[in-house]
Amino acid sequence: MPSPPQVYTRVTLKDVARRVGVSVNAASKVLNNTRSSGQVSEDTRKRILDVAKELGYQPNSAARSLVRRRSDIIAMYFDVEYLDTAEPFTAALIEGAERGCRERNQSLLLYTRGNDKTADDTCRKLLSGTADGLALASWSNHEVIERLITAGIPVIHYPTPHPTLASLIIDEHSAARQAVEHLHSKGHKRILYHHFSWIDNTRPDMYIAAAERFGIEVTVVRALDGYGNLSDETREILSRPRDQRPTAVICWNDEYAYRLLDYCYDNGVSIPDDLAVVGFDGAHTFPTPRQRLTTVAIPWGDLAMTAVCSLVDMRDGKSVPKETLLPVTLVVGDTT
Amino acid sequence: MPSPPQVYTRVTLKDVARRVGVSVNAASKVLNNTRSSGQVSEDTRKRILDVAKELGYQPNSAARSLVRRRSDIIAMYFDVEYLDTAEPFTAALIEGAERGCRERNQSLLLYTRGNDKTADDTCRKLLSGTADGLALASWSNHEVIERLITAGIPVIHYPTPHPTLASLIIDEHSAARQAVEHLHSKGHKRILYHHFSWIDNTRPDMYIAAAERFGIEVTVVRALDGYGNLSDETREILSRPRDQRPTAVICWNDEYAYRLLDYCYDNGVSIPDDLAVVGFDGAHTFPTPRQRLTTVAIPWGDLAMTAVCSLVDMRDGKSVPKETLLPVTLVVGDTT
DNA sequence: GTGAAAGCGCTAACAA
DNA sequence: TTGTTAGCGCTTTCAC
Repeated sequence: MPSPPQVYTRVTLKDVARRVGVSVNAASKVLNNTRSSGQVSEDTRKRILDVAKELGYQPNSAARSLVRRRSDIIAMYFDVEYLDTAEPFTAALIEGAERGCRERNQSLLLYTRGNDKTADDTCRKLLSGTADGLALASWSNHEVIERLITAGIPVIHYPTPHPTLASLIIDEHSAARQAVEHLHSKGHKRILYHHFSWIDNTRPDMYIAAAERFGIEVTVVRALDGYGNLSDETREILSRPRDQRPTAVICWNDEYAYRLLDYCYDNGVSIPDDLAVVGFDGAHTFPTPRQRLTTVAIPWGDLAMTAVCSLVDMRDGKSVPKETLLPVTLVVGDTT
Repeated sequence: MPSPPQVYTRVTLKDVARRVGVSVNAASKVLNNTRSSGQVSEDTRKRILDVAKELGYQPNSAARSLVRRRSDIIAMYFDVEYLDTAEPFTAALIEGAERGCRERNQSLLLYTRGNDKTADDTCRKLLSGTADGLALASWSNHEVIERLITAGIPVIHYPTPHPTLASLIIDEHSAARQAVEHLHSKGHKRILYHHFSWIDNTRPDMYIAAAERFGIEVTVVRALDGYGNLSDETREILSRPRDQRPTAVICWNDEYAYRLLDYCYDNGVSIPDDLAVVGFDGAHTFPTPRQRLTTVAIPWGDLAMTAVCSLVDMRDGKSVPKETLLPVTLVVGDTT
């Protein structure tokens, strides 16, 4: 230990008890409002409460965690090197997790992988019993997860299913259906779906399947990168005569959609007349764009909140569903 | 307690010690790498380490906190009802706090006031010893603060000075100077400063003082609200002939500046030719706007990081400066 | 070099 | 109705 911890005296239960003239556990019972607190006379009960208040007694959380074997802390783990709160996804998760913790009277702890080199390093943080449960965003099947399960720590996994863990899943089929149905209602017959290789490769099929019901034709192109640069193929498709080209584009995320809007603006493509654009995410925007994007809003915040609540339930021995499907909502803006 | 905590066995120090055939504290010494670990023979030392690894031993953080009287947790408190991570200021603070915690090997706890009715409720969360220190965003002089000080908990206050607490302060004078100097270098002679009543009322004077040096005239108008609606007075000022009206506007924050840009766009005011616009904040934007705003970037993230580091130092008995002035940087975009 | 013992502040059996 | 006791898992002092 490099230096001695700062010396400060906090009021302990013993102080309260001594002052009142009762035993420590009488004070404990009263202040915890346990079922056995009825075993204390109304008079001493009141005196204990008064003195505790007067002295500003606050139970020591470490001592309490130690004996109760729970900390009332829920951790949210981000498998990244640093927390990028500018990323709307991340920001929304934090907001929701905090909401859940607040409602369930828990504290929220934030972890990132940081520069841990091994899964071992990561587990170290997570296995110390600091938190009662762990909300874990993951697309891959982490080695870490197995070890946490072994340790019996409640873990919730999202936004994709996990073979054994309780998972929260985005209803992507519904997202596809809603987007396509909306475009159908606007009279579109040909849709271009902009896919991105990082994400779930089953998505294009969802759109194709959803479109089939309406006799809509879906062309799938792949985004070159996450920055909205258009491939030559895409440019060619979009430059075809109107009766041969897709009249609507669905993008794999909002960011890409916004880039596409810029491209269209620069190239004299009028939105939504020449081309309708639909995003995916419902990310918060700043500043407010001139055209509000039509998009499928994913409730990332609610997802995190649900995660926290489920974790608390798991800790408390309640059962939670293996899979929870989170509903998505189409938000109609100015681009369709 | 509504239901018994989930039963799971974690490997304790005792388990390790027994397995190796040494006492608990031999194991403790070795695994903590304390100065007295030299007192353990190299052989047993190695065996302890091996067994600990084999069993997947992780020290129990509650027990450790209890005896070491520190948790290695730093709390960041937001005096709001709920965490609005869509607010760039909030998001940046969280990012920076996480960064600080990661670098100093601490965990980050997030608190909001929530629906606490009294300062008492709030203190309850903060005084339990869960966290070793508290980073506290506050513009007013909280009752809560006094009580935390009394309890000896390290507290850092920002972004305004506090009479007794260590505070982190934004160098607003420098912000004013940089903005004005930049506009001066672009040849502007008359500046309109858009003030907002919620914030520090000394700001207009900073701009006036900064402008004086260059013989620049500053007109101060007040924003009607936080949403960028322009007052009649402002409209009138902006519609004067060019040689009589301000050719540049400095806004009290970025959001307002972006609204102003929209207003100008709608009214055929060309930016930056007809009017130069400067913001204040350097908030992250999504999506990327067509015109990047010239603005004074406030290092909110760094501020939070500094706060965390200072808190750790305070806890460890190191002294920290009473006031730290955080530098700001002018970011030149397309609007000047 | 190693271990025994005390105790951090609290809760929950069990006695009285 | 109240108090006594025994830990929770760990660190640290001190004696061997």
